[in-house]
Amino acid sequence: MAKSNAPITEHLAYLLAQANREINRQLELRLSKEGVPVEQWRILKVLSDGNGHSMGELADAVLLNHPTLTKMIDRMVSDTLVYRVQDPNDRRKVLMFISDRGKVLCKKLNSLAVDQEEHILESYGDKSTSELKRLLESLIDSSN
Amino acid sequence: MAKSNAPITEHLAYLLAQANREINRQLELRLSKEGVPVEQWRILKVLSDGNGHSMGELADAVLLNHPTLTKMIDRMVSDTLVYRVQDPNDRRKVLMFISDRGKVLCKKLNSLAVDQEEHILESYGDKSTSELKRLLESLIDSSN
DNA sequence: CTTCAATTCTTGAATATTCAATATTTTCCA
DNA sequence: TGGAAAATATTGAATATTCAAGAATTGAAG
Repeated sequence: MAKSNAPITEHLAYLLAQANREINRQLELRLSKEGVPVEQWRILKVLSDGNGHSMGELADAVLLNHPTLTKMIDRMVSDTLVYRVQDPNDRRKVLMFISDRGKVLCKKLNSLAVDQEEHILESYGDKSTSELKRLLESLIDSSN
Repeated sequence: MAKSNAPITEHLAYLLAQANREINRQLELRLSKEGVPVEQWRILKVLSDGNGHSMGELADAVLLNHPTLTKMIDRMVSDTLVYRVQDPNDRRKVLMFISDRGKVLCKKLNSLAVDQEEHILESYGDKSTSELKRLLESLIDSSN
């Protein structure tokens, strides 16, 4: 039986929040070299497969809700990193595509992100990292 | 060497964000029965040791930055869940304390949170959970 | 002792996020 | 077919968060 008076630091929800915050902060720091928030990097990365992705699909993939995504995409369209195309098969949908400028930026961001992953591998260890990834994936699976 | 064209779903930062989002969503759902956001539960839990905690200390512990915490505490003071006392030893500081009403609420929230942890233990497994916690703690450690 | 830098917390303006409502298109079924 | 219900995206108002500046106190160095 779980103890209700356990300190907050023993709760899984808290540990996840803390780890997420820390890793995200580090990543943010790297990406700020290009002046891009983490969410925009995620968007570019998802779109960089060259296929069109609907807003709903994107929102799921990048962990943002619809209105927030719409407004972020507005900014990225202004910056000509991505562009909208009406889906010809279902005109309720908008398909998002990455622009050439977006691709160039995405490459730079990818290498900044890889820097970070390598930094984690060094200080945290190869084995721990892959084990942690495995456990996180399985936690996410078991939550659906 | 990490691959820069790896899908976003393979990045540790993304897996952490996804897991955190999901677990937090579940916890939020439970706590909403008492109409309390997760951050307020954390605050109450930290203060429930009965000691006075300064705002800076609290902000660290509950993963909020100072201005956000100040405004959240303002609301909680209005709800008479916590109260401020000027630190007699250092009058720059404010010490936060939990009220009796806060303690009662905290107990209810604790049991809702324990419900969730038990639900996770069931679907995810005892072993995986403790192993994941261990790895997260060590990741957090290695990031400081 | 006094003055200047550092610490702690709060405030106000700028920014971002969220909720609810809206517009459009598609799906379904009677 | 016709029309109601569902799906998709956006908008606008309400709310929350953040950044930069400010006020108060302490520490520390000359």
